[in-house]
Amino acid sequence: MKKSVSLTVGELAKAGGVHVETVRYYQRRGLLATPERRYGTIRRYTDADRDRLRFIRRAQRLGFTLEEIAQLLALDALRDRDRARALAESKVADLDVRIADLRAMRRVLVERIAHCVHGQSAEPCPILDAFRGDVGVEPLEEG
Amino acid sequence: MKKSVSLTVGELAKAGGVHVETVRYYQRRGLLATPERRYGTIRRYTDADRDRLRFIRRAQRLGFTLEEIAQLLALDALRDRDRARALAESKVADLDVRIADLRAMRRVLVERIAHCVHGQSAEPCPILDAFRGDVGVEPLEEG
DNA sequence: TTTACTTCCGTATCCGGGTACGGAGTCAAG
DNA sequence: CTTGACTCCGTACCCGGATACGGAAGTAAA
Repeated sequence: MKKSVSLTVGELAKAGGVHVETVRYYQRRGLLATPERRYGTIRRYTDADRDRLRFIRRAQRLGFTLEEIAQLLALDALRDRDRARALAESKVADLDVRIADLRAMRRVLVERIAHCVHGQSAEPCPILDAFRGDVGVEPLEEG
Repeated sequence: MKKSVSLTVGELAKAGGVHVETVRYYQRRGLLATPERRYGTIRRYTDADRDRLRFIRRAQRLGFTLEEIAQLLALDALRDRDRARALAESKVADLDVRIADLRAMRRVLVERIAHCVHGQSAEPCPILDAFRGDVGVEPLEEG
């Protein structure tokens, strides 16, 4: 059992690895609650707030938007596994698309770099030439 | 030899797969020139403008920012292969980092999805639990 | 010639995810 | 009991990459 500390917004921010302004931003976005001022005029935060903040940061690192994280938190509160899992699965599908896109970009760049010899030349650089013709990176996301 | 047509901004935009406003935006950003109004008050664009616009879109699809594309276009004008190649190489390094990050996210999500069984439960979903504990996706980009 | 579509241009707005600023109030240490 | 750090709160601004709005003027087809 860890003792349940009472944190100021600055301490909370530090514990979550964000700036104070970011905590407030999350409060405005509805991701974190704004506690009542129980003693004096300074708001106090709990371990639960700190955990929630960390949850948000971890989910962000996994590629969820703040909007999606709000959904995840709601599903978590409801203990709704099926929906949470569906959200995670669609995120995996997103990631697959993004990874494939990036790999396609990488392939084209590496291939063109290999065709580019050192030094100035009368002709334009083959790398940049690739951007002129069709080099098969067309589809990607923007339809 | 393809015939060198004279395009209106709308035709240019269509040929480049962008909106008219985007053409103007690129002009404001200095990526495309704003031609003189030679006949009447309507500006006319050439094949070269269309090619340049396509160049921009292709480079964008390869992950370059508009700022970097401005640099690439300048290097292209100078026929400076070495610098162009260096830019492409640093872009490949960027891509490698981004791909590794996304793969790490994907790994964690897939692993957690596998631990999540169907249905409501008294306990919180294991996927979301992963966001509470340390699941080793820590580092990523934001230091 | 009238109608309908463009073009031109400036300015404002959007999105996501924050950061910055500034005055007033509060709290803890010396 | 003052000093200095922190908090509170509102509002404004940042970035990148556009998109939207709106009035006036040009232009093409019937």
